[in-house]
Formats: sequence, C-alpha cells, structure tokens
Amino acid sequence: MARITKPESCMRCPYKSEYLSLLDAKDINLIQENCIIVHFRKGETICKQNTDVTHALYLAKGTVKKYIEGKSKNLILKIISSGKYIGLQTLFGTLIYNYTVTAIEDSMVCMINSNFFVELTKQNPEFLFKITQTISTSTNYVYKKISDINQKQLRGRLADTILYFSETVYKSNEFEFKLTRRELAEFSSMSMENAVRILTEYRKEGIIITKGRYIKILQPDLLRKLSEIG
Amino acid sequence: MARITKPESCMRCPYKSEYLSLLDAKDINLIQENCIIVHFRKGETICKQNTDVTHALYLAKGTVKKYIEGKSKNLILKIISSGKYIGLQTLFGTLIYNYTVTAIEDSMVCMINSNFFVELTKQNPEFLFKITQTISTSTNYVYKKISDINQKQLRGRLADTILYFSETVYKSNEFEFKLTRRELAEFSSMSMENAVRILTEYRKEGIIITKGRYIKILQPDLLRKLSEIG
DNA sequence: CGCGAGCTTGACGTTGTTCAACTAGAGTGG
DNA sequence: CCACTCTAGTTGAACAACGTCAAGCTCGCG
Repeated sequence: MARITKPESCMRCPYKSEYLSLLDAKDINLIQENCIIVHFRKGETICKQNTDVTHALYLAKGTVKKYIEGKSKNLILKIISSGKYIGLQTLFGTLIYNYTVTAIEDSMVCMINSNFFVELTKQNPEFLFKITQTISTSTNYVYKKISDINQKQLRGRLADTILYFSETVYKSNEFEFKLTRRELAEFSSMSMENAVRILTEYRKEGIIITKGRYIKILQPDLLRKLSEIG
Repeated sequence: MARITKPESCMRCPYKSEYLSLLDAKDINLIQENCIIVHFRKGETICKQNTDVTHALYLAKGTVKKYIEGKSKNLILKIISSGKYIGLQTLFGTLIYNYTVTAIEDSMVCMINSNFFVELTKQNPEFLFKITQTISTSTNYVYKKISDINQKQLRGRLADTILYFSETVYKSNEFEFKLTRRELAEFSSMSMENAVRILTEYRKEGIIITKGRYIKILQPDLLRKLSEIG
C-alpha cells in the first residue's frame, strides 16, 4: 500500500512546483507543515470519483491517468506527468471528485490540506492568479475533448490520441507508451477491439509502425489530416 | 444588427452582477469606463468560436446558448440566463473562444475590455476568488456533460436534457422551452429525428406531455431513473 | 513447459444516423 | 380570404458506425 512520509524541506525540494516561486518562505514553510507525501505504486488509486476532496494534489514524481468512471466503460481524460497539480478545480467547486486518478507508474504525490490551500490562495493573489490560469487551461482542454468525442469518428479520435502522446506527452515521433490497448481505447472513447483494429489499419496504410506498446509515426502530417477530417 | 450603448451607471444598474459587491466604488466606475453595452436580437451571435477574446462578457438580460460548432453538427453545452458571466475561463487561458454564444431571446450583454478585466482581478483577490469558483463550477459541469455523452444512450441523454430544463433552467415541472427540436437534439448530442422519436416514446409511455415546445413532466422520478440507468 | 494477461481478428447484433416522404402551422401576397 | 411557400416537426425504412462475442494468438513469467 501507499507509503506516507512528511516533507523535509519543500523549499529545497527538487520536485517542487514552479508556482512556489510566487510565495514567500513563510508560506512555503506553512505548506510544508500542512503537507504529507504519499508514494503510490503503479496501479494504485490516488483519488476516487464521488469521494470528498480533502487535499490539494501535487504530482511531484511519476505519471498518472485522470479518468471518469462509468458503469460499463471509463473515459481517460488526460495523462499527467510530474510537476503538475491534479484537478485544482475541485478545490474551488463542489469539493467532490468527479474523476478518479490512478498511477500508471510509481508516483510521489504531495497532499496539501485543502482548507489550508484555499486560504493560502486567498492570501496570495499572484499564486491564485496562476492557479486560475491553470484551471482555465485545463477547462479549455476538456472543451476540446468533448468536442472531439462529439464530432469525430473512430479513426479521427485514434489519430488524436496518437498525436496527443506524440506531441504532448512524449514530444517525439516515436515512443513506448505506458498504456494498455484497453486504456488507449478508454482515452479515445471506443471499444478496445476497435482501437486495435484501427491501429492495424494505420499500420497497414503505412502511417505508423507498431510493436507492442512502441509506436513510431511515419507520416505525422497524414495523421494530423486524419485528425482534422474526423 | 446589435445596438451599442455606454452604461450610465453600473453602480445603480438593476442587472448588475452580484460579484460587484466585492469591489469598491472606484473600481466599479472603472468597469463602467471600460464597458460597452450591446443589445442582441434573438438569433444573433455574441461571440464566435476560434476568434480572439477581447472582452469579458456579462449577460445582464436575456438568454443565450453556448455551444461548440462542428463540421456537421453542433453541441450545445448550456443555456445561460441573465446575471451570469459567459465563459470566464477563456480570459485566463488561450484568449481564443473555443465555443460560440448566440442569443436565444433578445439579450443585453456588457462587454468589458479583457485586459482591463484581468488586471482588475489581479487587484481584487476576493473578486478573483469568486471568479475562480465560478470557473471551477463551470468546469465540473463540463465534466458531467462529457461523462453523460460518453456513458449514456439516447434515451438517458434526452432524459438528462428534459431534467436540465426542468431543474436548472425553468425550475418547474412544466415549461415552454425556447429551443427548436434541432437545438434540443444538439443539447443532447443526437440527431434531431431521434430527439423527436424519443420525445414521442416518452409521451406514449405517459412520462411527459408535449404540445409544441410546451413540456409537462408527469413522472419526474421515472425520468430521473431513466437518466440514471442511461 | 504451461499458464494467464494482453492482444488480435472475424462474425454478428445493436445503436444511432441519414434519407425521404409527409404533416402542421405561420407568414405573405394577390 | 385563399392559394402559396417556408420552416419546424414527425415518422418509417435503409444504412452505416460501432460494440459485443467468441476464438485464437503471443509473450513474459513462474
């Protein structure tokens, strides 16, 4: 199970959020006092849909998936890498998680008492402003996601997904991704079988090379075209 | 075309946002100086997807629909009534509208210079905090929407839509709604024909009564059940 | 070497869209 | 006042998209 520690020094932490530069030493020390560090193993759940929000979550190290759970199928919204806060908007809204976050590799999460965190933002306008920007950017991303799901067909959505990993997550035309085919499908809002089928089609069409979870994009422009036409 | 005026007194405006109570007289006067009032007729577009964000939009009077435009079909995200800001998150993000807003009845919109507005939030933490809460709530709504679209089938989604109008927009079990069948379908992410078909089914099943755009819900609990099971 | 999880493929069923024909009502001009 | 037209709404039938089921495969691991 998850291992819990206390931070030794947030100030000198190599994984600390860039946002901390907007706070003075006193407040950073207060964060440290109101924070626990939790180490999650791959597959463990960091926060669970429909439960109360009690902490702000900062992903110091590792990679997680954020997804909406459904009766029959899940929808993976995004893959979050280290150095980012997870789901800030739930701190200022209903205080109930409307998504689940699970580690897809061993991860280290700073959990900061939510009441304290919200108070802190009230005392530090610049910090709050940055957080507002982050929430807004995240909202815009969800708008794009909802639009894609609504407008595009399977091939377009899978093209989106491959491009997302290439451009946003791994920033390379070839990568070994950490998701199973089922997760790839849940990210693209389709059945696992169809995700596999379309990967095969793209391979046969010479757009990508696949080997297990390794993907190399041969024709990125064509893939972008497929994403556009939906 | 839209008629433009200057505000005479934001301070004494009967339509003013409750958020203004968090600002002092000086700042409210500044808002007034940086604001123009635009009157839109039913059907006119207030802001257009993919264009630059130049103003904060406050809906003083009227009703509008906010929707994502697609090649073949649109997705209506929400119906916004008077007294609310429209799409605050675009002010703190990419500054490009990722949705279109259109008046569904004659409306009066206060357009406040966006640079000024963002500066104002920086100077007024309480105001910013309130706005952050609003953005967060709106984000959570979109999460619910994306979840519903992804998980539920047509009948569940139309039940959602009817309940949304009943509970959120008109706050009554019977109402005359302002949308066409096509818009009802665009709100529910389905074809217009299917929206009509399912309305007919629900009528035959004794769940609702419809007459033109008038709807009366006879069995709200059953409708909620249908929404739940999807 | 055998087991199991993840992956792959084909066949089939279901869901939802599209197309087409028709109806009702509201506005328009003679 | 009546024909005309236009738009919104309705319904059925054909079709396409997508999911489900089932069988077989592959590869890492005990």
